[in-house]
Amino acid sequence: MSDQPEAFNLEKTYNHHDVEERWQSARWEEFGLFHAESSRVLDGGKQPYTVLMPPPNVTGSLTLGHVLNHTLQDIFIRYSRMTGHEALWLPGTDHAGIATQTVVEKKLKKEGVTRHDLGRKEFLGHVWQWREEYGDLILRQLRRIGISCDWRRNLFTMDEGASKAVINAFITLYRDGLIYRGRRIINWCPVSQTALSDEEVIMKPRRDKLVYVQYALANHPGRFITIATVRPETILADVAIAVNPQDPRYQDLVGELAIVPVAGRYIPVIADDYVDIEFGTGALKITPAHDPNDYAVALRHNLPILSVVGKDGRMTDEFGYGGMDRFAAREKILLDLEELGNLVRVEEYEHNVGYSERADVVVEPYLSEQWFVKMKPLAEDALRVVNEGEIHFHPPHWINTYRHWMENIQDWCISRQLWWGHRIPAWYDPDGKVWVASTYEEACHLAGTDKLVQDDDVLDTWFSSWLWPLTTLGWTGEKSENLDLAAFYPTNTLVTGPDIIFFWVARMIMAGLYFKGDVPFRDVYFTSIIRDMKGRKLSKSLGNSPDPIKVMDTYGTDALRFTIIYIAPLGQDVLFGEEKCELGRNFATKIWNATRLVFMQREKYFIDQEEFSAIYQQFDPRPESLDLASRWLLAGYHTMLERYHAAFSQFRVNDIVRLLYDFFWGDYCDWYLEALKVTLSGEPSRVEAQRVVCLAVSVLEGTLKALHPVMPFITDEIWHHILPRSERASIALSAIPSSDSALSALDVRGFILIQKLVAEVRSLRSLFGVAHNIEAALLLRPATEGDRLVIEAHLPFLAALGHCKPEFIGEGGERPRHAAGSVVEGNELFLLLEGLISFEKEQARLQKEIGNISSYVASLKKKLSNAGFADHAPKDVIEKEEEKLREAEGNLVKLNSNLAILKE
RNA sequence: GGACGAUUAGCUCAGUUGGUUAGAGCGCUACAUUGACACUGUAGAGGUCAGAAGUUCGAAUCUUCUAUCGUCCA
Repeated sequence: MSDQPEAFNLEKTYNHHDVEERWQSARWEEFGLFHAESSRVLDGGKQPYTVLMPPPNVTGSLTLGHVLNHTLQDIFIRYSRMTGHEALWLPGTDHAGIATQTVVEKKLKKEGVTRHDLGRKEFLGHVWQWREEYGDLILRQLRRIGISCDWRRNLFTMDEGASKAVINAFITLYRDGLIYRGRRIINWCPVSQTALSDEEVIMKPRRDKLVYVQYALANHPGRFITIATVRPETILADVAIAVNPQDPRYQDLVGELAIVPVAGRYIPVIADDYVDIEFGTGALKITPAHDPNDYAVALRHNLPILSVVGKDGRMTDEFGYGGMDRFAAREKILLDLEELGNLVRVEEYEHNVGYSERADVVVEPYLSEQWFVKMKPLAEDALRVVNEGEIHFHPPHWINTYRHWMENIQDWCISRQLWWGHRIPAWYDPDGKVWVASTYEEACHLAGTDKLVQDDDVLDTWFSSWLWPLTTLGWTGEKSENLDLAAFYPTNTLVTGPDIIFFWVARMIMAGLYFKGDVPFRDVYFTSIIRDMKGRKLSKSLGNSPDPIKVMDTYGTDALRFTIIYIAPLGQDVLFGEEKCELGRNFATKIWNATRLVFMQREKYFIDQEEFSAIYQQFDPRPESLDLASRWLLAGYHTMLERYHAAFSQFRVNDIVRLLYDFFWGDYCDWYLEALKVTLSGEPSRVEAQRVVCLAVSVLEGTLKALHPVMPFITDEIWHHILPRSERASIALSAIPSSDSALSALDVRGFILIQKLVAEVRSLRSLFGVAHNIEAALLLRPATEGDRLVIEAHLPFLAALGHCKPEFIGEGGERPRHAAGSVVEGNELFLLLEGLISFEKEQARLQKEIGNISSYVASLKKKLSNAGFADHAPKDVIEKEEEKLREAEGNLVKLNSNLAILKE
């Protein structure tokens, strides 16, 4: 990197390491570029724009999913900052109860210590210490992406303010009757040894054995009733056999007693509508402690509840299985049943089984006392605001999923048998009565005794996450209010994965409405899921998960950001391969090199930076003062800007990068810079030359600004080379140009004709294999006087880009015989190829071309002569088709006469 | 089983209210290395838009059905 950042031109080659090192987040942060202030909203009248970072797990490290998600957020926040908003991006991390506790327990295990050896307090000391050491890794890695958060506001879900908010939220809900403690069958993870919510259970298909077992009937020796089960080990806890009251097969058996195999207990045969006549034998064993549906049946029929599986997934029965793992017991009881003669048959059976999301083991339905949030009352409003469009989803089809969940919502089990997390603010007095309060002292006061014991459990991590839109803005409790909340709540755009729509998005909407009386955000942008090139999910175990840091080292951060947005369409999975980043890297290089060309011209026509600055800052690109190529560029630039801003307003992020890429590479580099070279080599006046250079720089600068939200590093670097700027200045605080419809609508058809002529000449040259060192003569016969003027003005351009010597055919001139001829919008052109041209080849080519156009003409004629078309099609469409036909027919006539001359 | 989404060139994808002889990037082929760029330029090959039926003057685009894949919920 040069010692002088204000050098008049750039280094010869682009080095992303240097540039990204120079403009890293740390520097932007040091200058406080991304700080947002409530005063500028409340007193300064600026529009706020707030983005909530989905707090990454403190145990996490950077994945491509994070890169995509945070790049999107950064794009939204930088765009809004550069379009006049007070942009606030709130960062933070999540304490991730189970994951973090597991990580620390594993670490301790290597030292031969369990958390129980240490005790709760000392163990939590270790967790905090771990967090201090490693908990910010993910944030440091995120900074590497260049994200523009207000880091002063960084929040951890276990911080004091956030914790206070969690406790107060719990108390409020409890006092409003929306939190209760209840004995229920919940999902139990035998590995983590904690309750889980329904959402943390993943249903996976599994092949099991469907076991048919016959139970002897106590009062009918020799008669049996046969049930089918996939969990024969729970037979030991059976309390009834249920049949459907409509089932004729079993009507006479209702009220009889059956004998539980192995256990030898007598249980009743009962009738209940819940039983599916079609499934198995139509008779169902009822095991209330191990199945939520059976539990409901037991309550209805006043049956006892027996349990034979413990917290660790091992049997607790007294029939010889005690201490065995539930799956081992399942195998053993099969043998025992067979020996006892109770086993009827065994079928292969594929069904869905719930697995713990974290530990990936089969969850155990477990009867226990847990805390729940009553969800139905909260769901009503949360459903309404989405139905009524107060919150928009992008893409909108996620509404269906959201709606379905809200309409079938179940109460949320929020207690976790862990140590790491927010401890439930509930105390029990000696009578077992519960007292909910924010502190022990307050609980004692309420209870009238100090003999209180606090609930051992902590809250589900998501119970703090659902308050995130509030806690990040300093909310701590029911009535708390502050300037940040007043200025920045509701937030604007939430970017997150659809996999946490229930865990997080839905619950945040509930909490926002309940605690603050308003939605937490206006728009939710659901990101793509990143997969490998074979369409498989990225996972560490598959080894198909590229390390983003390595990718950034190899290709550059800007390249990765650009590429991942370019290939990630809204609402669809994206197949990522590291080498795709070549796209972004090549684009960055192209920008760099194009800038160098422009700066070289600048050095040529301006004495120094000072002269350039003075003139450039006064430069006004009025179209009437510019040549056709420049007007064409301006029109294309403003068309791009129009679409660019429209794409932002519609969250079409994918379009944004495509627009910028196509404009910059296709229009600016491929055509305008080529035109610029031709113009400047034509010995223009100094003033003229300065004007075209200023235009080139001005469009470059505007494009860089528009690109900055996507590629922050290279754009800031080049921006500092356009004019001498303070090192504290940043393109990030400049304004993205708006589009001007007067400019996008400029008539630039003339330049498009020139482009087409160039393309045709190049094509003919290539077709006839004209060597590159040959400048063939080109004869032109314009279609109209207007076209003649345009072509005449651009003969040098045609010569340079077409690598030919163009001139007009004289009055009454004929088609030259040794030439390849073609027609472009009625303009005839002949490339003189004496000695090179094969008459046969040219004839064949013309014939083929005539064939193509003839069939095209025929199809247009057919369309236009169709009465239905004439009657129904709008006028402008008909006119367009007629124009196409006129042009095609004109070309056809000319091509035919060309062919005729060749044949003479 | 239910809901939603996808299916366009060898690969990855654009194609916004139906009016294109269907586009891009990568890959492929040919040519070109004396001034921005080989992380390049120029030209070219390559698709009956998953299949069927329908609506319409006109369908990649709308409707229905079928097939395959994916996601979520049972």
